[in-house]
Amino acid sequence: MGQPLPNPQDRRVLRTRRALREALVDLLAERGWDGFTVQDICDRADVGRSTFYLHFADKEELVGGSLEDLGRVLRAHAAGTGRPLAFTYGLIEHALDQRRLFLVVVGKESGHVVQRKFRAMVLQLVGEDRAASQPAGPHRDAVVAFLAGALLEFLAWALESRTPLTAAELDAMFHRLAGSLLAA
Amino acid sequence: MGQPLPNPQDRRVLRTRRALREALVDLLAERGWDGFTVQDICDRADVGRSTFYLHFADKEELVGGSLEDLGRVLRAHAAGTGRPLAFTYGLIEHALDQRRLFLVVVGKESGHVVQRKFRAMVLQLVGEDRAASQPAGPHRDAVVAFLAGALLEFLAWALESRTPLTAAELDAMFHRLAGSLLAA
DNA sequence: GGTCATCTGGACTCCCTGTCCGATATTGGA
DNA sequence: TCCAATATCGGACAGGGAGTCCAGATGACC
Repeated sequence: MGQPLPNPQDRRVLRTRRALREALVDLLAERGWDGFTVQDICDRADVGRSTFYLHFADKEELVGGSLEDLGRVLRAHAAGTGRPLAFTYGLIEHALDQRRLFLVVVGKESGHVVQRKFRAMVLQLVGEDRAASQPAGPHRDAVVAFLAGALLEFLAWALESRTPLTAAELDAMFHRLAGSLLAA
Repeated sequence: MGQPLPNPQDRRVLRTRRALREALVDLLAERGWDGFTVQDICDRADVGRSTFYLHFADKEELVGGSLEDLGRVLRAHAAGTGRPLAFTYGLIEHALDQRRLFLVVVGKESGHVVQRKFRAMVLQLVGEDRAASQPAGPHRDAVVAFLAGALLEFLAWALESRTPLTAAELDAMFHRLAGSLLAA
């Protein structure tokens, strides 16, 4: 950890880090975050396990760079279009492209047990509600997902911001935001 | 595992299970899912570790019941109001009540590294977009959370349903759903 | 070609998991 | 009340992954 990090110019270092990154992404897509060990990464990357710890403290630290890259790409691609949420197109395209990988990140199986179960419950509750007001079909499923996700993140915002609003006010606010989707 | 489960009528069994459940919820709120071990649960519950495995296979299996209870409560409370997404009020109220616990489940720190970073990135991107179109303030933050959550779950739906829609069609669909929020 | 940094692989400690056992304590029924 | 059944206890065990360390081989860079 506190040791002098390897020189990021050296070919060996570049080679090692790239191999590890690639192995990580592969294993992530194949087995999910909990499905592999540091040893597995090293085996696939053909890198000694002690070498791994020369560069990264954990599996976690290894993930870092890739997502930041993606963010930059999306921003660049969407720049200057003037369209609201222009980045979504690139994101969706990329996700469809790397389906397995993205399923690990946003899919039903992603996250810890508690999150998974809670999320499933909210999806279920929203689903039951929409089932009463909309005809079945992919469109309804999309709306359910949209609303459930919005609710989960809205909740997270409320808790994290320590908003002084009451439950009733927050609830009204959420319903106002959901607006037109609830009428149909 | 495959052994005959303890009789769920026996006082000792009830006492043990309740103690374990309570300890789990406490530790969850205090330290998050990864912050404690089976041993920690047993210590707090004053239960032998071998006894734990007499009842549950993992930490995971222990979480089960509580969320199902919550779901039932929310459904019952919302029944018959005829209001769309009526359950949200109870949910929000409960979340504000048990803030620490719910932060573990939906908060920024929740989930695995990959989810956390990806989620943060999407929130960031949506935030940058809204910053250009809406005045700062809690309302904008709420809208950002709402849209980011909706996008994440919409993405999950698209990937999991294996929809035949193209990226362009999905993107258009998302923008249509987001509708009025993008105009303001 | 020499020097220096990196990689290697093996060994080691630490901690958590999940299983099993014999001894003890508590239960619910006779 | 007493007994047989059944839970609990706590300690021991094997298995495995994490993270650290070192001495020696290898390869980079000048």
